[in-house]
Formats: sequence, structure tokens, C-alpha cells
Amino acid sequence: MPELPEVEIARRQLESWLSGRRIVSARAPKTRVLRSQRPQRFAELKGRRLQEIERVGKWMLLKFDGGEGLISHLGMTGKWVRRGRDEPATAYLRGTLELSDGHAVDYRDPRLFGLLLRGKIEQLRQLPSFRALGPDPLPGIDADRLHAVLKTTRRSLKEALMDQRVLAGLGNIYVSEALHRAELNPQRRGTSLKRAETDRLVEAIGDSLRNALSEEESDEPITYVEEGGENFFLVYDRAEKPCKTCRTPIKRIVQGGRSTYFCPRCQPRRR
DNA sequence: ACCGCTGTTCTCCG
DNA sequence: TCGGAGAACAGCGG
Repeated sequence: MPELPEVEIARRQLESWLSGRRIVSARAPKTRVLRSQRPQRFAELKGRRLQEIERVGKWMLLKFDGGEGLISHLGMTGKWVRRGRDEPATAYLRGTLELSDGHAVDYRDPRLFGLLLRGKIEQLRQLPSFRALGPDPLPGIDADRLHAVLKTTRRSLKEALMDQRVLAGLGNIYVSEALHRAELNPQRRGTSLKRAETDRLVEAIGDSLRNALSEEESDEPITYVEEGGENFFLVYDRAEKPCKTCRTPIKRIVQGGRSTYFCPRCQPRRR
């Protein structure tokens, strides 16, 4: 489910569930989620207490006492859920932490695209894909750096912003949303960006993420389809529906094998 | 039955 | 060396 806002909500939940409790037992079946690690490695979390959870983009680093850590990436379908004592575990369980307060905290992941990696905190930080992450866009983006990075790539803005080394945490949804708010065409090349456009983009990314985050904080998680057949987003998954700003039908194109949504009038190719 | 999908990583090709 | 396409992973829903 997750791009940055969903992962941030997961981080806060997980922190509230784990803090102040001791892990009484940890178990994980052998799955892709553990990559090459043995289930025993995960089980070593027994006896640990969480100190805090660091988030960079869509990646979480759970830090336990004794310098022990756990990397959690939710992939497409990963989710942490809490369960009371004696409540049955749900399907697709890929890891369980039993806590001293009687709850169990489960990692569920039907499609196994997620990741649970155990190790010393400092060793986990060396993981290549973790190390390569660009800066997290929250609380704020360094506009000078973003402009410099985008100016040197001939890729489209859509593809560049999907690259976790450029900024960590944007995915297919929020790239479309942010480009719409910034009134930038997703097919524009990075090299074509004017500084004022980067500044708009910086604002737009922040607004998109904060807007999603506040929605998730208030109601239930974001509903992809709401009562009126509408969804929460300005453009994402709204092909052929009227732009919420100008009523022009939203277009869907494919970039890097993924759908991009944009308003051809608000986001013209050149302006 | 077929297609698409909120992510990441790899290969192939120009 | 870079960028783009496509595939793989695996399950669900339309």
C-alpha cells in the first residue's frame, strides 16, 4: 500500500505498539521477505526493547537496545497489524513479535515484495539500497539540491522523481499528484526545468505529502474510492474524469511501465 | 480468462 | 554511461 505517507503512519503505529514493551518471542517463517537470512536471525529479537523507528522514504529502521536493528520495507502489500492474545493470526503472516503486554504485532505481506532484515543497526545502514536513498522530503526539501539533480538528468520528471536516490519516498501516486500541483508536465525532461519551476515542485511535493498525511491522521487510511465514485486524489487513477481544477479530462500515459496521470490543460508540455 | 497494480531490481537494447 | 522498455516477484480485484 505504501508510499511515504502510509509508511509514516505505519511507523507511528508500530512505535506506539512496541514502545515500553519487551519482545517475548519473535518468529518468522522462511520466505522471500527475509531474503537470504535464516528465520533464526529474526528470532534473535527475543528479549529486546524498541528504542525508536527511523524512517527514510519508504524504509523503516527499527532500533532496539544493544545496537540491534530491523529493516522493514512494506513493498506493495506489506502491513504491520496488532492482534490481541489468543486472537488468531491472519493469512500471509511473514513475521510475528509477541510482546510483554500480551499483544502480538504481525507483519502480513501477501505478495512478498516487502523486506524484513535483521542485523546490527550500523550494519543495516550499509545495505546498498538503504545507503543510496536520497533525502527524505519531510519536513522540507533542499530546493538547491533538487534543482541541481534534476538539471543533470535527461529523464522525464516522472521517472526522475520515482528514483529513490533523487528523493526518498515518492511513488507512482504522489509523483503524479505533485506534478499536477506544480503544473508541470510529467514528460518534461529534467534538463528543461527553470529554477522557478523547481520551486513550485518543492512546494507541491510538500503539499501532496502533508495533505495525504493529514487525511490518514484524521479518518481511516485513504480510501481509494469514495462514496460518490470519486477518489481522494487530484489526478491519480482518474483517467477520463474531469480535472478537479479545470474540468478537462485527465489523461493516462505509461512511463517506465507505470501509469502516469495528468491534466493536459493544467500541465501542458511547454509553457 | 485477462489485465492492471501504491515497489524494487535486474537484463537487454539503442 | 545513460535512459527506456520489459520482466520478475505473487496475489487480488475488476
